[in-house]
Amino acid sequence: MDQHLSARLPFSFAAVADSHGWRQLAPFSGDREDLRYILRLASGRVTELRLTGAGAGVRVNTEDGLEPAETAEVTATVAWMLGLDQDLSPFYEAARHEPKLAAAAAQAKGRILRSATLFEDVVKTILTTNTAWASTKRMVANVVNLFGDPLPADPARRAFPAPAQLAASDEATLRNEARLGYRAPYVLDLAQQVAAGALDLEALRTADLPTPELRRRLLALKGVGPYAAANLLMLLGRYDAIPIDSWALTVVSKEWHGGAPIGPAEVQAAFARWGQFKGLAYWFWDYA
DNA sequence: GGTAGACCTGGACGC
DNA sequence: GCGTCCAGGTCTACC
Repeated sequence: MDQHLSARLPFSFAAVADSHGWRQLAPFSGDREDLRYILRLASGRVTELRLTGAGAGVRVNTEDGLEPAETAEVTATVAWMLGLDQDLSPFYEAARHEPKLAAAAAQAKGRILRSATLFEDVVKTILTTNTAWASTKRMVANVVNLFGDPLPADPARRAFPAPAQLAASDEATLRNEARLGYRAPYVLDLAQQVAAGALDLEALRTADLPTPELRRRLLALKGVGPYAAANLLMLLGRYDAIPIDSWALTVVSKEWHGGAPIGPAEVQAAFARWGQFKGLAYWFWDYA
């Protein structure tokens, strides 16, 4: 199957693919020009999406023979992952007048690559906390390889596990085989709540909730603190949050405080004038 | 409400 | 090769 999906302009496929490190995490593969993702459809079929930029949108290639409902699911999933319908024109208009953001605006940077589900993004975000990026990549790969369904055409490659697949595991396996360490009970608890229907994470993707309430719900998840909640709000398109980690403190200090020790308040203050887009301003700022 | 210490892994470093 | 130290956010207990 081959189809073209249009995006709200301005749009750059490479800019979305490169927006952060997500494309380095399984089941993503490929590069900024030719992005691959192994998707488990609601039908249970596992298929590989091949995504490439195509003018004002994206070309989506999958195996032939998908049912109409499966094709519709692929279309909706890709639109979500790439944020095709997001309107960032107010941000671009403001950024055009800020030298440190002009390049981002000119290159249509602003959309942030998402996984197929919020569940997957919450798990991945938990696995970014309190660890080095190399460890995050290893933990995510372990989770996919241990619990995900294989791609029939290449069984060594797998989809991200569904909540029920992770929920059927146990803390010892997640801790000792997936090497999640103390994060194991957080991921297991999340998967069990979603699998049991006690937590409808995916509903938060379209929930018409004020950002503070959405943040409160994310913070209620075990393993999700201020940094993780802000990162997830960004992924949900709520750009009035700044995910403040040690890197943020470092770059903001170098940019405005001469490298002196600072705290989260200084990071917030540095981008306060960007209001509903301060997360994007922080993310795409051209740091010295 | 604020703070200290524990949590866990893997890489860097010294011996 | 082995042991130690450290970085990286969140949770819990305590004040």
